[in-house]
Amino acid sequence: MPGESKDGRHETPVIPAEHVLREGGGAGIHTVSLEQELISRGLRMTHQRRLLVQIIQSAESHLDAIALWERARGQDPTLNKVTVYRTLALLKKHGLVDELDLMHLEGGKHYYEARASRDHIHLACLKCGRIQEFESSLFEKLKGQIERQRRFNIKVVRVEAGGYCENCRER
Amino acid sequence: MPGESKDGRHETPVIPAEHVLREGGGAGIHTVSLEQELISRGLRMTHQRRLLVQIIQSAESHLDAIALWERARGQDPTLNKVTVYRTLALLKKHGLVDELDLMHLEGGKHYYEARASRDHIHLACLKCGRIQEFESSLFEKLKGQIERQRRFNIKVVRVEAGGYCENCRER
DNA sequence: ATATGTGCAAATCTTTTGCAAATTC
DNA sequence: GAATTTGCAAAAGATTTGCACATAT
Repeated sequence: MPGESKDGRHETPVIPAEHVLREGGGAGIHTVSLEQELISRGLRMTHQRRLLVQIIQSAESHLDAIALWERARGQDPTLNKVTVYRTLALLKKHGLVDELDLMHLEGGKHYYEARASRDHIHLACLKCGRIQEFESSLFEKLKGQIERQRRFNIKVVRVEAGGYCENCRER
Repeated sequence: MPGESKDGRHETPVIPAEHVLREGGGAGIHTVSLEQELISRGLRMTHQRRLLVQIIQSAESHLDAIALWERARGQDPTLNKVTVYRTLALLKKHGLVDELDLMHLEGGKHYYEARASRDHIHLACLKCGRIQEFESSLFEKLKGQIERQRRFNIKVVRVEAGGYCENCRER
């Protein structure tokens, strides 16, 4: 089977996560800034929060807590890892970021992205690690169907598909 | 906001995971047994593997590694936790189980279920912890759309929605 | 002034690994 | 008998917590 090693795990993707572009989605699709969203919710705005939300919002790839911390430390070396986790928890609680697994391509960590105006699906290539984003009106219809048929009030949805991308699939 | 506490996390669901039924899906929808699937793939069938896959397949709720271990120990007290993780990795590698987060209702662990004949969506209530399963032809269409439009060969899909179920939503 | 945010160190929780002994084909 | 699986102990990785101090409104 392509893209898998014999130890029971998927092959480590050759593209480091730092370089996985948010193709088909990504930065710049937000109407309001996370900073404004936080303030409008009556939450305190600190130097460090401002820094963190700006990094999340402008990131061209999906960052995990540690990657976010490393970037933030570049600007403010006193910023502690714990503050990153606490800020992410706050943003998650207020629905301002979405938490992703990206098929756990490299361990059990989570990735974060600013919530976009429209939900989208993440496609993770099990071979090269490339992450694509995909929007679809079918997806919107599906959510509507769930809300109606189950009378379920959806607050957050996560769709992730693992497989082989255009370049990595067998010909 | 309902179902949330002030510390930035969702309220701990009142229904323990052990009792979250796999409504709308669950045991008994598999044509072949995991055991047969393993054998037909030329993999060794041991006492402990047989025990573990039988528990997974007949579970009426979504089990995490430790919950699975606890059940298995009831039958074979020598079975080690590590064996559970190794067996789950094997089953995952062969696409025989799906790994779920269930919106991390209670921590960062993963839940497992035998792969069903048809993909389904998991709905996790952020208030009471109830997990529902949902099948839809729209979902099948959506997968088809992804495969065609992106030329992406889907191996595994995970759809999870967090929100408020029929009983917990505001009236 | 008071509630809230932060750093530090340590704890916790989940999962993985190395290696020798046991088991399966 | 050779290859694979398992137990045990330990490590590793990710995230959370307690508490004293600092900061924002």
